[in-house]
Amino acid sequence: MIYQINMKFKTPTSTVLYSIEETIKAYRRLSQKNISEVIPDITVDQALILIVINQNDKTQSEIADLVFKDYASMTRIVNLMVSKDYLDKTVDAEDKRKTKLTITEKGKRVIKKLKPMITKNRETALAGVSEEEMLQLFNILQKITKNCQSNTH
Amino acid sequence: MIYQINMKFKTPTSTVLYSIEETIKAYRRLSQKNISEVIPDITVDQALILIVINQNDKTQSEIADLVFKDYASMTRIVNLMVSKDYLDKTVDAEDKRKTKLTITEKGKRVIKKLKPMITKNRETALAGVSEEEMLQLFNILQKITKNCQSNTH
DNA sequence: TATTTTTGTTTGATATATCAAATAAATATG
DNA sequence: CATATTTATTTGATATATCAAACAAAAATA
Repeated sequence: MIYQINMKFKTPTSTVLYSIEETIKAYRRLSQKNISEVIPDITVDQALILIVINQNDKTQSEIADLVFKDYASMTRIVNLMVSKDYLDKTVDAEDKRKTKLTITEKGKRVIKKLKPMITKNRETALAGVSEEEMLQLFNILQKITKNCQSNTH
Repeated sequence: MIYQINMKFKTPTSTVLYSIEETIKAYRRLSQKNISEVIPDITVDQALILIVINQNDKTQSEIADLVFKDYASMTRIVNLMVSKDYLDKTVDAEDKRKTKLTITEKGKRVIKKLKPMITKNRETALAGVSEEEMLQLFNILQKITKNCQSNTH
């Protein structure tokens, strides 16, 4: 497909935003396939959340913000991960509204297995993309994100 | 957030792929909000599919490929759109396996109302992004997409 | 202190994503 | 021609997305 610059009416499928969707779906498909080879019963989202919790001592909603999850989604994903014995969920003693999330022993073993695969997925996806290109990509994406956010409310 | 180049272990949240997720979610949120103002009972995906069907005389799966939808998802989305009287669904006379999708009169009126809003959403999202940047973005994204696809196969 | 507001999380309802399995029609093959 | 294979779509099961409403605990206010 060719990116069209000079069109009076840009069709949905000729827009960069369409390309962004395409890319993220391709990447998620690759990730899920490779993650399933290592740990069959975990999803891409669960894997990401597991690693982010491991690196950040934060409440459930703070983790949700980090991984761009809705709080309702987060509740459900966390409950699934608790039932699979990847996470422990307890109420915060200081503030009983808050939820403490900790990684179980099983969760820690899973993280060890996952990390190399996640690194590999990134390397696969970004093969041949220079540091300069990544920086360009990052900056343009941030610009678009800010445009959207400042107009969403 | 700052994009980190020189880290031995890149955390999930410091990767461009994370930025891509962030951007697409912000854009979808903006789109849904503005589309709902014009047509309250339509989703971003349904709006996209309506317009793509309008511009392409193709079967259900071909449309699904165009909008990156799984065939199973497509079946369900189309059924919802039929029940809302946006689409008519009939079996192809030549090949009874295939599905013909046509826009209803209501669907056509909805498209007319949607188009300006969709154009506006794109303009909002891409404000201040030069043609050169869009081309860069497009090319980098295509590279990543191909990397992922050739490894998912 | 009693009441109101805010904060963190959950639940319900509906839409979409994904994989596997099922179906029916069309095509290929022996 | 009968059977096997392929193609287009559907269905089932489970995960996630999103909005609105509910809830309980904490904080602010009268």
